[in-house]
Amino acid sequence: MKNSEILCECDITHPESIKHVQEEMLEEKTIDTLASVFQMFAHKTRAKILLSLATEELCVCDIAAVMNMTKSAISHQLALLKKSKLVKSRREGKNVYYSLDDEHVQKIIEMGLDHILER
Amino acid sequence: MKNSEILCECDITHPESIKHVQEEMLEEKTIDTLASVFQMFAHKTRAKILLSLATEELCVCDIAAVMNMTKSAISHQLALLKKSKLVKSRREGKNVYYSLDDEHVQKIIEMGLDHILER
DNA sequence: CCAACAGTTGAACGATTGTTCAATTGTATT
DNA sequence: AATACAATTGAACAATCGTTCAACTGTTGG
Repeated sequence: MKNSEILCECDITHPESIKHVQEEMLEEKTIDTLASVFQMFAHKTRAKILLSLATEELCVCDIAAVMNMTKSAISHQLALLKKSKLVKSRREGKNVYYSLDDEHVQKIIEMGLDHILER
Repeated sequence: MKNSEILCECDITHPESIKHVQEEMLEEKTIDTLASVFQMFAHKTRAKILLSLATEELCVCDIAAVMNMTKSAISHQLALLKKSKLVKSRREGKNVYYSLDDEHVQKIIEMGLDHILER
């Protein structure tokens, strides 16, 4: 590798640590997916949707009312949550009901709460 | 509340559900903090920094080398991670060593991995 | 005291993201 | 068939975010 390609612009101080960490590192693709899952929890609107659905199954209209936002805004976010397999939906007549699709969702939120409340 | 203030623009279909969910809902401020913690895991760069530090304590220079990024970029992200109390630092001579500040970090990452790997 | 290097910081730029708006789909009711 | 309402979708705009760049602080060694 040419020196010009190295961006860290520093004398490598602990080559053995760098090697060790790189060996343990997950694949780039896995890290991307991991980050995109956490991104679902990383915005006020989506976090509140997930918290709402942790209480009970709700239709889009109900979620919009709970949050006092437009159905459109909620629907866009639900589509992202569904893409990440965090929520699932079922249609019943004119309504589409959403619920959590994974027991991990609750646990991830609990871990997050533990972190912020524990000090 | 005036009708013009209601953004959801729909006939409320399940008033009892809405009430129930609103009663169970966390405070706005708590949700903001929760979202900001998850935001730390929600970007490739920061996720990779956290994964690196899960292996061992590292100085800024080492992290920059592992990720092939500038020290400046890494330092900015480390400042955010520190603000969220996910990492801590200690100076030793010219180097500043960073490590995870919380056993929750590992568990949160594990939960995220469980979610993406389990299907 | 000065040079060298590790790390930090603020401003700026480009990229990404969230909401709005308007149009559209799907379902039930008359 | 026509109307009404729930929900979805795409485009566009504003806001947020991540990296770069340049200047700076802190520490060590000559």
